[in-house]
Amino acid sequence: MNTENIRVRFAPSPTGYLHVGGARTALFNYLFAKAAGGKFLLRIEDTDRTRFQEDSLNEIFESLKWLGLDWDEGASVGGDFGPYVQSERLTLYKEHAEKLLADGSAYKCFCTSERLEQVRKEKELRKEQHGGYDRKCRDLSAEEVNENIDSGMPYVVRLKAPLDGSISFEDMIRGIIETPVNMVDDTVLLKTDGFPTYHLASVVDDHFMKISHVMRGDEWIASTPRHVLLYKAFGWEMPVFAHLPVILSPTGGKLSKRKGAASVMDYKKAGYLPEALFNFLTLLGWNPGDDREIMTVSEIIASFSAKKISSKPAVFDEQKLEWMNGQYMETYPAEKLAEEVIPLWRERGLSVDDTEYAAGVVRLLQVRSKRVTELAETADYFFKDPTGYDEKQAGKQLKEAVKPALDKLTAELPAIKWEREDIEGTIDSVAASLEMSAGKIKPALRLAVTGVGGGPDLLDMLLHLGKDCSVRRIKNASDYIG
RNA sequence: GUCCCCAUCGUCUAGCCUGGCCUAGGACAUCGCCCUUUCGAGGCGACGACUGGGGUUCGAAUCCCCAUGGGGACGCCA
Repeated sequence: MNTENIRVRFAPSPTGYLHVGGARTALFNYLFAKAAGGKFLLRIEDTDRTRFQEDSLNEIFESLKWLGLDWDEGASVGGDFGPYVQSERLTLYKEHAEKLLADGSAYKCFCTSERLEQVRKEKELRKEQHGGYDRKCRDLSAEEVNENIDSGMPYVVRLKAPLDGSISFEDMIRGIIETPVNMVDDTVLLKTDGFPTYHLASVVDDHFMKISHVMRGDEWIASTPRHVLLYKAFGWEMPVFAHLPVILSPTGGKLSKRKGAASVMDYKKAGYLPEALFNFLTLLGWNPGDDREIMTVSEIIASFSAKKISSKPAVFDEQKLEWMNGQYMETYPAEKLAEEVIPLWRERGLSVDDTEYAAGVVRLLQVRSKRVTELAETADYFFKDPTGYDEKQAGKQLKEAVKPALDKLTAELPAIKWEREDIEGTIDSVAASLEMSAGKIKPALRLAVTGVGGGPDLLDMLLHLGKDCSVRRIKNASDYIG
């Protein structure tokens, strides 16, 4: 296969948000295209008017872009094979349904939804819930068909599936999959409202958009025989199919909204970095063939191979995502992180007006923060004096014994140069003069300055907070003791 | 119910195609120790898996069959 002609697509339907399972499918398509020097397209499958949601499209675009999955061709960016929105291609589907009708590969069916429902119920009662439609209209005579049409009966177009034998296709990651034909019913191709079903629309579009590889979720495996039938009926060359394993929730079953944050944007809101989610999702069902885990996009692309895609479903382990995000937090450019955090700080009511100071805060906290939101929530003391002290820590550290030290520091610190060595030297000399160890004073200083027990290096904090602020807080702590 | 897919530590996985190098490797989580003025940070270490049963073979995590378990499909949804 000429790699120039590798073309893959992600084809979501605008029925809601983009969840991580869908994002992973998009991601693998993206990686496959980039690794092969091919094209990644985005097609919108909006053929179900009842489930359409207006703002869904924006959410999907936004999610993909946030993750860095930019498409070369498709909805909102255009290309030579558009339109890329199925509701704008209705006549094409209709023409092709007509074609199948004309050569006997499909037929018109006048059964009502009510009758279909009835048939399903009866089958269920008899415990033979398979095979689908009972093919009542399959052998209607031309007269009957005309009569029905003349009397204005609505109809659907159904595929005339073979009655015996089996259908097989080769899946890129699973090998040959063979399905007995009795599992393939006479699927609806064109609905009464003139819209195509997924089966017709995706086959027609994949053909005309010159899609070389169809990579999609493995819930489509069972439908693929129908698609094979359609390709044969049209006389078209089939794309290569690759069915990706689903992502499971830690509690078992498909990952869903109900089982925790499942949409891409939810993860953004929870404070995850796009690079980390990207990296994490990549490793859900794929590996580079060695022990690398933290990898840049270009490293991933360089070592991406569809052969390494696993065929078994993976559980979405949020703890590992969090760890990975922490790895990205550590090395993320502070200025860039600050852009994310400053709005969150402001939301908490902190006044942040010096972006350079803010970036400095980020530098001090990013190493020990796993999520952007965590960083946002643990930085209050950099912007306002502590309003209280952690009770447990205060009981231990802010005792009578350290008060003299705090007082002495309050007195001596204002006179020194606010540099690391000078501060540390002052602390040491104060400690020595009181016959205490510096190790006794430092935890108290930390508490005085931040109000809490943990955090960045004490000296780093004092330096960043500045002299006036530090001294003021130390005095406050001394007053607190009594 | 019928059909399809899948099966290595709790989780993500390497190894499986091309049997021996596997007393099964890495990562997350957990636990312990160390470092540190503190810490959800860092360092070191421990715990921990080939679903079961048959076969093939000198030899099976690796190949075959069955069972079991999990997932999916069975819509005028995608």
